[in-house]
Amino acid sequence: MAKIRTSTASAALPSDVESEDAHGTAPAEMLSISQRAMRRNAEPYLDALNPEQREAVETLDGPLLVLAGAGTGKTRVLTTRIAHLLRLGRANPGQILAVTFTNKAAREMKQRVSGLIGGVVEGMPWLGTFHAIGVKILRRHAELVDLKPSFTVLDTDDQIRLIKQLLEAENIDEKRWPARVLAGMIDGWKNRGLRPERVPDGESYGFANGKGRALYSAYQRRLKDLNAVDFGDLLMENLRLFQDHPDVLERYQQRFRYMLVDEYQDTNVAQYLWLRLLAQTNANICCVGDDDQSIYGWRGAEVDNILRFESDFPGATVIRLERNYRSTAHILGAASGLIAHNQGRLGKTLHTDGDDGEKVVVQGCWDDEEEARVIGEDIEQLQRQGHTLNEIAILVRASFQMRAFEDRFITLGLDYRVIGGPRFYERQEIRDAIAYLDVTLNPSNDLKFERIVNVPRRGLGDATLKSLHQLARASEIPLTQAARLIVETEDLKPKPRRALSALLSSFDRWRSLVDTMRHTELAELILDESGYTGMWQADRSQQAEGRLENLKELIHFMEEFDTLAGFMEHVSLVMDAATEEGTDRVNLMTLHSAKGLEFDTVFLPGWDEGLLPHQRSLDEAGRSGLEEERRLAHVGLTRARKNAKISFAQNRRTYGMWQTAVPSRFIDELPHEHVEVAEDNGTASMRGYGPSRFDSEEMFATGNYETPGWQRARANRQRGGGPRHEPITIEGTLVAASTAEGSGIQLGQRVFHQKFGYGRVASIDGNKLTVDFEKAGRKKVVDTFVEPV
DNA sequence: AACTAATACTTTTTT
DNA sequence: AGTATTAGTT
Repeated sequence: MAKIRTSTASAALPSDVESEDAHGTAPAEMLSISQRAMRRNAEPYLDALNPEQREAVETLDGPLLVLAGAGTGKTRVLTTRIAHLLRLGRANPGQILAVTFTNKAAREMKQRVSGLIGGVVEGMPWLGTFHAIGVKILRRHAELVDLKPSFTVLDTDDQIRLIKQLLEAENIDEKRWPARVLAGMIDGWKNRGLRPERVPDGESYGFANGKGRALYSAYQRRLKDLNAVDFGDLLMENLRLFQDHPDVLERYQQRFRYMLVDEYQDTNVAQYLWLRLLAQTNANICCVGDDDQSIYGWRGAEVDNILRFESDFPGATVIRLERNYRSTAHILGAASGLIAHNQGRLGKTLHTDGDDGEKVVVQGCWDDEEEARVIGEDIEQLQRQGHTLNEIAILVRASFQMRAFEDRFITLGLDYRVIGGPRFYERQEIRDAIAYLDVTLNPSNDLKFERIVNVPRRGLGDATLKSLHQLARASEIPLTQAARLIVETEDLKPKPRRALSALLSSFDRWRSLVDTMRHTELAELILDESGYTGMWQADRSQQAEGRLENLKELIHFMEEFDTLAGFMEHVSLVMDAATEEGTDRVNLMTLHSAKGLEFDTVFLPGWDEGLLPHQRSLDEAGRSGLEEERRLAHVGLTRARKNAKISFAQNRRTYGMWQTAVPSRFIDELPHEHVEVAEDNGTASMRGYGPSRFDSEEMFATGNYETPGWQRARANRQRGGGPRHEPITIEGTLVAASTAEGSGIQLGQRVFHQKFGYGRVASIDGNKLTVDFEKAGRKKVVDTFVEPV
């Protein structure tokens, strides 16, 4: 994310997320002055492009595949192409279909297009994610696929709950055949565009001895009963709509005169079929992607889609963008040399006019803790040299690797942020809140109702729910309706009967307010009156506060919408946690979530055999798995602008057992001329002795009180620890020698600890204290490691 | 319904 | 190893 750049050449353009501003050849200089002047008036945005990019923008008719390597300006091409289409009057905004995979990408594209065309054109109704556009089309023609236009979109939780019920009804042992496994299989089938009847026998046998297909059909029937779709259906039902109703398809074919697809290498079969149907007649489809960055094969993405493009779309033009504006020649050389080991690529050679820069550094470490320590030192070094933490990233293969870094950074007092991780929308409290809102609007949403009937506890336990289910199933009515009937009978004991009745009238009351009350106020009211907020307020655990914060943020987020219904429409599809910017922090994330980002310095730890080519990838997908892992490594390297450092650990704990690790084969695949092996000359005394547990002592031992970490620790102490954010998990067992006498610390004393921050002493056992830390929770520590405040 | 004990999990995750 | 869920008990 380029933030600090004063670009003169592209001053008229909005700032790029991928750095694409330094262009070698300006095509404009080859023209006469008058030509240039004329063109400048007509299409000023074209001047910012290199010849290949420009060709990709100006090739408007027929199928076009733009193979855009990392850092070659693909987003710029896409957005400029849209601007160009509009500028030339080839299409109006409503006639352009532009699909992305993420909301972030869609947002960014919208912004950049409106920047290019001066914000004159109001919106692009068909610019969005596959799923968002899928819903939009489906709502308009819901009846044609046996849905009501008000259908709801299930999230994964609902999906699992529904499948659990099905398994129960079929008397299938959920232990042997877990619901999430079936959910995964159904998802996989939908990714491939397979309806139940088309599921291959072999795969159907993969679940509950051949019940796979039948369960899939049953699941689909239940969805229809509930007037609901899952994520996969958004595409599947679109396909059904188009296939069964050619007239509808034709209307969309005519409407979408130009189609653009971002990240084409990530499309799955269903998405491909959808695109192909829409592109059948006019075929002005432009797909942008990079086969070398396909890293979602395990989620159903088909690299084949991009490899087959030319045969799928006869007469296609293919343009390669190989001029990289991001990385130094050494980084590019290393990345290219590595990816060259993959077979079955379309083949691109990235090059740059820029400097050679520094070689890629490779360093071996004793174990993962040393790895974290070394990288921590490197970062402090960079910081001393005036580098910004925001421009430093650590990219790991698997999230468990993050822990060592978090521990180390907390010790050093180094600010960091975790990118990715559990999404806002996936948090329990958010889903609960949404369930309340959803049931208010849509009483027949059984899954959501079930989720919150007894949250907070109202004495409506399993027994009550069971009778409700029985009645609902017998009379084929929604649970809320069954509830209405049952409270009129003597079937329930008085207590649950009253509780249920109260809940129903609450929902009725809230529903009556939907049209009159402001939706944000109503939401607050609902969460309040239902006792939901109160539940968390009464909760004394450390997370409760964060949950309340999240609920506030949810309400805040709602303000962007005009109505509750409008909010609900978007909530399941477009809600991601805001990445807090502004503060200077090291970025920590998985390689997967790093795609599309870039940083000056990138650390790539954990290049161990079995971790970077991940064992499971190898086991499950053989050579293609290996190649995907190699692409992952390639994505990692190409995130770096100036510096990349690869490291591996010789010892790593897997599931609690120490294991010797072997350096990744990818390390030896890097071309020698671009690599430098790190000298083993770190902080002298500590090298080679394995992990040190005594970080504070280590600082004394090295005699260096002036490291940035030490200074920060001091500063932190003064301003009270500094704010910490949610995803940090602080873990650690301090193994310390016992000292004889106590240090005058008393029960309830407020104390400060280097690693855990502030807390209050809960119990004392000799020199061992149990402390309830404000951020880190309850820990056992030795008294010499804390000081009274 | 709330506690403890046992047991099962542990790759990546755009919507 | 460590956590997170679940089963079994009070």
